[in-house]
Amino acid sequence: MREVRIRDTMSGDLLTLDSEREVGIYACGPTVYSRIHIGNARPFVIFTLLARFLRSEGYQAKLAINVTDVNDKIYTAAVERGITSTELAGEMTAAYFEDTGRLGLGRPDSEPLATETIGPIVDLIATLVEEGHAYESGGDVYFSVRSFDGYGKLSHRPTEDMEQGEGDDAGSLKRDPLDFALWKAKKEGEDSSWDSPWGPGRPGWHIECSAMAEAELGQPFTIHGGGSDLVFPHHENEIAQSEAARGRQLARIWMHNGMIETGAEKMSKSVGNIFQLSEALDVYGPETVVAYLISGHYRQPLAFGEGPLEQAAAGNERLRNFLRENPPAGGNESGSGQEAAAGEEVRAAGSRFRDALADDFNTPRAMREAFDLVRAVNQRPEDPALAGAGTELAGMLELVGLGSLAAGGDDGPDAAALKLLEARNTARADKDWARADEIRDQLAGLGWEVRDGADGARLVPRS
RNA sequence: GGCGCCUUGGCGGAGUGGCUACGCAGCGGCCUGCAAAGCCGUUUACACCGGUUCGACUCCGGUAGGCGCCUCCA
Repeated sequence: MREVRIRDTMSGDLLTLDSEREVGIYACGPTVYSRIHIGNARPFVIFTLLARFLRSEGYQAKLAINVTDVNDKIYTAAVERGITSTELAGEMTAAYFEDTGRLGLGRPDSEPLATETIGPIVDLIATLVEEGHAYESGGDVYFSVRSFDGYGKLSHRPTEDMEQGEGDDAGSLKRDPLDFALWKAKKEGEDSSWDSPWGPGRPGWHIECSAMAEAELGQPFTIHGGGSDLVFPHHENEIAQSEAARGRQLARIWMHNGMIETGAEKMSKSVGNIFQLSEALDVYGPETVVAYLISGHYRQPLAFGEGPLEQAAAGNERLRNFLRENPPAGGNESGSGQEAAAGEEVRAAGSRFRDALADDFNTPRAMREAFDLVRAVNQRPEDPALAGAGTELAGMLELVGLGSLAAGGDDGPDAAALKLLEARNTARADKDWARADEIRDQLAGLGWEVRDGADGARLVPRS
């Protein structure tokens, strides 16, 4: 078990995970008012893979990624669509599951919905009211920011500087412009609501995550994550609510991923530069999308565009080519058993790969090890120190969600293709190059690329 | 204005006080009937100006440019 360290947003330090206990990870998922874009996919991929890596190291990881399915934006979007907010949220939640499912990374351990956590939400708000951290006003309930000393400790903002923020309509119901809503009374035109001690209404934006995180992972838990755009106010408010209510820490480590940018701008609906995850998957496929998302360190911004995606695809192709020539031993059949023991260089590469992930989940540095191993084996295929590279590489890639690159081509060549290949071999033996090239073109038309090697020609699916 | 952060070669993107990141693309070569795959080589990389240091892309200060957030109902 490696010592795993994660950069904590609050302290700025690298903090070490406690190997003695369950590592609870809560990542803020999407608000389902539209299909998610590629930027929304980043935290899903990062936290899913982090949990996977931790398990492989022997940690007891539990990952929860919520769905916020009640929110102002959902009401607005539903009206535009002419359907109920419940219908819209249901539809978009299903789309979210489908889109992220296509990434091929499995599901988080739990994926709570806000609308299914109303009980705990109401209880949490009630506790805050009882403790004097919140107050009812005209059917709304607000959190009293000044009642919580630690406010601002995550985003490092002094509360004095926030007082400017007035000018919102609900301000009249607040005692202090800094306060934020925990519960909102049902308004005209809203088509869903829940009963509460303060009358019918719905949760505010931040409280649902406090309630769901506690319900799923207890409090405190280890890692709370999400996009860096959630640091303030969302996560700051979560801390205020949860810690004021329970009198103990919400999460030990705050882990935030950087934004995906197009032309140096954050991808967001208001800017009109969104690229939906489903579109990216349609065009490039899951392996390319995953490879792209891990191509930069999770905390840094990541440039989006055709170039980066195509580069990710090309890199994958190099790995796939290697794995075709050096198939992993594992599996069942054939197995050729020649890869029993991994050579020392191979083991070292695998170790460095995992070290990189353990060091603040540095996926690009990890991939360097994968590519270095590939080159070394291509240089010195017979070196015993490099034995078992295919198996080791497949294991590495599995950790970062690219295990499918090792899956041998779906189906082998069919009879027709094999017959053509044979014909080409004959033509080549006769040095009838024109005929051989003609057949090669025919094979290309069938989706096969011919690669002549020392041990004969081979067919590889065209990419 | 406030808080946080960024600026690396054609592109993406790591990293370190002195040693090739890596990937993609380009160019040259090897291999090959040709091609593909692969291998080798290659194009003055670290925004700018000072400072610290034997030595800075890496530390400190400043300048320029850029990004995120600044309380939901943009």
